[in-house]
Amino acid sequence: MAVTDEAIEKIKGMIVSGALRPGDRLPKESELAAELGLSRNSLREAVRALSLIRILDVRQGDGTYVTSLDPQLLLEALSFVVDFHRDDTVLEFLAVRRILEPAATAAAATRISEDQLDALARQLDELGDDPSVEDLVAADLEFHRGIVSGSGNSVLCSLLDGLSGPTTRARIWRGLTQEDAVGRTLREHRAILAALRDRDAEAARSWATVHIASVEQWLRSTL
Amino acid sequence: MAVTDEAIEKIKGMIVSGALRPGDRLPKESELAAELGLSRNSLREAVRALSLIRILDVRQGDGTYVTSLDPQLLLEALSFVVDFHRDDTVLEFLAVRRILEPAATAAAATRISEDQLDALARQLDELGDDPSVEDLVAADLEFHRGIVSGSGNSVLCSLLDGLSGPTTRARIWRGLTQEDAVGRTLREHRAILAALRDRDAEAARSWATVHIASVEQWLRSTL
DNA sequence: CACGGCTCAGACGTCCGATGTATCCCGCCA
DNA sequence: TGGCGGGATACATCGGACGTCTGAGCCGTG
Repeated sequence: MAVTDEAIEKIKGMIVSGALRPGDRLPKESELAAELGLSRNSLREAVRALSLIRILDVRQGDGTYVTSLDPQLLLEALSFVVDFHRDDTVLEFLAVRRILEPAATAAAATRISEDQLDALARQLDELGDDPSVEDLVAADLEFHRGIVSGSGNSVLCSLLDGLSGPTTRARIWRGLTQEDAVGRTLREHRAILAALRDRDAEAARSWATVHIASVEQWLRSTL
Repeated sequence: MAVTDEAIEKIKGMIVSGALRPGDRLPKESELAAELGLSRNSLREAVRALSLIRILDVRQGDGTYVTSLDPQLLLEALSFVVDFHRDDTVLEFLAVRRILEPAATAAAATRISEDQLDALARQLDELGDDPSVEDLVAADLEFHRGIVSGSGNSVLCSLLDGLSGPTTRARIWRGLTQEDAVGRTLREHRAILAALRDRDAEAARSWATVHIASVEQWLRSTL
């Protein structure tokens, strides 16, 4: 195994074992390199790789730190990976989302707070009845993010966030300027919100399913 | 933005735009470095980072290639990330698995082939009635992997594979400490298999839920 | 002609040392 | 007391040199 890969494993080991805790500062590059028995250049490759997936946070002029390791942070890397997938696998990603999102919405029905519901309602009102496609897409992302965060599961939240990534969503919506897609989306959002207000998990789940299925159906007919 | 990060973005761009296709070979490091306007050292950091998440495949003495970009391959990086999470988030991962696995099992009920079912049955038979805990856990992973792959969704399959990692340790503890966990697991596996044979999606879904919920319940009472 | 070992050019792996640049922190001065 | 330099520190980047591995073609042998 290459020394760089060894270094990656060793740093990972230090974190997993607890020798390095979230927020901790690593020894400076030259020291750590000596400690792990490799050159600074090779060590930097290891650090750079770990920083791409948000394990480490390097700050020029300051030092290198272990990130918070929050699920949210770490799963951000997922969206980077998702970006590489072409249209032929978008349907599979959407299928996964179709499983997760209704479940998350149902969970939110019993756990989301009134404040969060108010915030969602306010957001929908501010959007108006005839928003631009760009605004709608942004609002759509925000709306679902808000609901899923109400499920209280940060892993689920980050996962869905990654799956619904900007690329996928943008690509889908770009062509979806079709007939009444905007109005339909808005109505479905309001229906989901109403179900959450009623604390009706099954209704919320169903509306979420309908919401995603309509996108899926459209996408399937288009590809 | 640092030159290395620029390089990462540029390489990513070349792949996403289709200028580089899966399996393609990149220009040699010195050439690519010159092309992107940075030093070979810095370029190597970018390449190393992309290779950690399985976007690129570097072969010493040969060259650097774009991987197949299969969802399975790319989501392998997920398990690397998941490894960093401590026990306090295991429950959240398990909750996500509890959503996905029953859905995947239900989907498999209608799509899995007879050959795949035979393979699963054979695997269960080979395990015997009183396996070691390690064997059981390995077989458990394999069993679920086999079923999920029967769902026909490779993204779902890889995702569950990644998520199952952290709960593996939990399963080992359980097997070691809980009375009859081995027998119970075996019985549940056979029940799931029977439901799949019957092409009974709802029964399969329910058994999968029961199967995971029992682990979750035990884990919750222990932590 | 087919096969296998050998040689060699090419490409990645690793290291060194030097210089640039951003941050932090402390002491100086008003 | 508070704002302002100016090191000291640590990461950023570079260029070059040398080691190591791989793939492919050459060449002798059966």
